[in-house]
Amino acid sequence: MSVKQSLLAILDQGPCYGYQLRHEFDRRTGSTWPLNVGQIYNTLERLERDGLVAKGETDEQGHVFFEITDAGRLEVRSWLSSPVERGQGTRDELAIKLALAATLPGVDVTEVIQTQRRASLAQLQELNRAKYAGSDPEGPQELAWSLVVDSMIFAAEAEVRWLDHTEQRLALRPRHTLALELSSQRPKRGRPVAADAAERTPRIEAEATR
Amino acid sequence: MSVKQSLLAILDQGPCYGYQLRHEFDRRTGSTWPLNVGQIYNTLERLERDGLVAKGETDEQGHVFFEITDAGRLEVRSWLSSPVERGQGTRDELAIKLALAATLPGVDVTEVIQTQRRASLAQLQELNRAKYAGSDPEGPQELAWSLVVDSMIFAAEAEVRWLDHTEQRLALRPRHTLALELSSQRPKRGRPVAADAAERTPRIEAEATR
DNA sequence: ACAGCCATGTAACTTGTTACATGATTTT
DNA sequence: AAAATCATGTAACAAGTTACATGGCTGT
Repeated sequence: MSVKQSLLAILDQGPCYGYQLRHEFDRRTGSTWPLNVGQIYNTLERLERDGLVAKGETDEQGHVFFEITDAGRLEVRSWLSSPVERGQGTRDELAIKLALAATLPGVDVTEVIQTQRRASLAQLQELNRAKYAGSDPEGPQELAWSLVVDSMIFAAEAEVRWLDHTEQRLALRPRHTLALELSSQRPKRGRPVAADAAERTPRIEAEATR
Repeated sequence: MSVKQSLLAILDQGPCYGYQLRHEFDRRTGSTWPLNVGQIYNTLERLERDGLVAKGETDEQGHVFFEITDAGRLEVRSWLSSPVERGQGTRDELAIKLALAATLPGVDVTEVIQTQRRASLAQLQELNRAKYAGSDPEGPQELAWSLVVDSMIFAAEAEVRWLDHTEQRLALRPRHTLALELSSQRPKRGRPVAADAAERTPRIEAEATR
């Protein structure tokens, strides 16, 4: 949801050809997210289809330049002047996973939490190491890179805090107040659902990955 | 990246039919992420294609039951016992946006940051309101719901902190150390790139959405 | 000459997501 | 009888991502 806009924003600075766009994106994001070249051309194709860019002149060397259209400029403006929406439908994989795992009769949620916690802490360490490994951020590239690293650090810290908070909340209540059998309240129409399925199903104790 | 696994995990509790899966997912995630029914059937189709579930018997009432396969059970085990990976290639839309916006000559980054900050704070308020609006979380449904809300709160708080942190860092350095013209270092092959494009391009001052 | 990068493209695939068609059953 | 809900499915699209084919140019 942001490669399109990013390329568009770069094209707003002036016409570019494919490979150049890759280079620009790399520079400006501190080479944090390697962008497959093929994706550039795909995205350009789709942007052209949507009338946001237009295929311009071709170089003597054969470079195919794309330039932004008025509609494209509007899109960039709108992107930059509106916030990134996070809420309502925004799915967080970890939150889904934990909420769901907490209701599965055969699963030890605290194990899941601990596994995640270890991974997040490890990543946090790696991020901090990477942060101070790079020399002082003089150039814009280094700055962009360190901005991104910071954002990941802040997110990882919040994740750990949430995990701890969640573990405590879950610890307060006995297992049976969480576990949900397959819908005991059978649907209006249809046979009674196999409620004993949980009995047949082998209990999964999420393995500690130590 | 998690609807598949979620459905699979539910099916690990026993055979289900489509509509039932929707209901189960809703219950267990506190109805936080409304899941289009059509998506269930799509996902089931794809799971069957991958050999993780199999179409089972059909009801007297016509309910088409799906059951998990051995491969599916393995997948669930592996999902629950391995952490959600966040790093390397994980793209954060906001981080990309800010890193990129910081390098665009015509854009006022602090405006972008402030716009985002306002939105994030507003969402935070809404989340806190929602958190205490719901009655005490007795049932598992309410608990799941509040877990999810908490995760969003923690994430939003981290986001605001990161925004403030970033704004301060950016304020320290003069504009020209950030702004990047279109690659001054022209590519090996090809004509000199329009470096004056930034001059032609109308300056975009990201509009404050007040 | 040969390896390797520059450069453009194409094809395919994954996950998520929505809109729509079609019945059956239940509720009002 | 009409409206709502249950239930299954199909078709299509969006966005991301990878793998591969094809040349030209460059450095050793």
